[in-house]
Amino acid sequence: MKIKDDNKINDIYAATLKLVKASGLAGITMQAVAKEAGVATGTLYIYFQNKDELIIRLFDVCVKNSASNFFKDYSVRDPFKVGFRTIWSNILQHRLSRFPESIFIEQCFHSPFIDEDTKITLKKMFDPLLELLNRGKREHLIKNIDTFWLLTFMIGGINEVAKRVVYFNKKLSVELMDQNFQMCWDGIKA
Amino acid sequence: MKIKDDNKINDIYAATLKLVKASGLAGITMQAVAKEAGVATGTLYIYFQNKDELIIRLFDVCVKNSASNFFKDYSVRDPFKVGFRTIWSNILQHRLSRFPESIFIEQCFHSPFIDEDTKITLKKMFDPLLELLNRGKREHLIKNIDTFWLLTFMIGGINEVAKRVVYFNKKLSVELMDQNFQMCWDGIKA
DNA sequence: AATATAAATGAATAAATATTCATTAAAGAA
DNA sequence: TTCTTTAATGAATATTTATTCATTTATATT
Repeated sequence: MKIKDDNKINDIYAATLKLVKASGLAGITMQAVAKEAGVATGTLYIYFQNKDELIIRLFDVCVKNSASNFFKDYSVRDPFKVGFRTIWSNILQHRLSRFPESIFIEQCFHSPFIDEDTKITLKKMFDPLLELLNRGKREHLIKNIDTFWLLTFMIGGINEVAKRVVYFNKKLSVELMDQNFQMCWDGIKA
Repeated sequence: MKIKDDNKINDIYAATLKLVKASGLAGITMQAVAKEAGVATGTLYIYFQNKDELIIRLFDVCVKNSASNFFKDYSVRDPFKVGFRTIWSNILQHRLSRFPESIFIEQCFHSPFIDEDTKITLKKMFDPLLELLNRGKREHLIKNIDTFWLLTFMIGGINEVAKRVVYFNKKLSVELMDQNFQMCWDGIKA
């Protein structure tokens, strides 16, 4: 009996991400995905019910992927600034090394594919970071601003750096990482 | 002789932006745009050669629109911080009041519609701000970091605030505006 | 090696979408 | 008012894209 090849699913995901990065969710066709993944179009329908399911399941994979990377090497017992820097670096590294996934998530956000419930799931991903920021406020280390906006400020900077590194082909040296972190830290610190 | 109605073009643009905000560039069809704009599908082809031209010309309108708003009430003779705050506010206000345009520009960036030259044009839009930041460095008011990354930091924060105001239905009070500006300023100041 | 089972194929079909065009409506000129 | 010109219409057509399915291929089991 021939068995489904789990690797094939990854090939399909990779092909989809590559195409979305190149020409957006709007430009994706099942034929193009199949060709890029090196399979027949019919094969896509063995692994996925239809185009929607492909997009939605890939979205799910990308989100779970992010979640597992963001809090790597982070412990709630770290001193505040250490934990904060760890998470800041993790998110930036993740956005850079998996840029197409980030773009895909962003594009899905404004597409007919993702529903409101899924958006809430995405938001929950940042809960441990919100917790850390709350702690930073309790310890009077950072500004007394609604945690939601502290998070917004932090994430905004990171996202834009990642985008511009990729779009404008910039190299991000250790020094530049430090400078960027410094700006973020000076922005939130009390 | 019947004459073309310039207002009709604006109706078509408005319809397109509304649909892109609702379901992304991927979800747009000419029929949907026509219906939303209250015209027949054939009418779209009187004003635009085809779908591509509609998207590209709308993109152009949005970009020009941004450019004219960003530097409103700004003079190079303003003291640095005054000028900086003016532009910061203008960009945020513009992103908020014309959110669909911002989303449209962002989505176009990752689509088959926009070419590299156009992306460069978009980047040029920020030149006066880059100039101002350079001046801030010369006056030792802000950090001595590559101007490109100072700009990135500033824009990232603004964009994320605008997105989250809209996505999560937040109200941005004057106090919150001030707090957000303070974070940005503390981040870049020397 | 023969058989059975499910994956894989890709041309064929269905469905969605872009575009055209014969016709009608409007508005300025004669 | 009539004529002329162009906008506007929307059903018809062309094109693109999603999906199906009869057939082939691969592999585990006997």
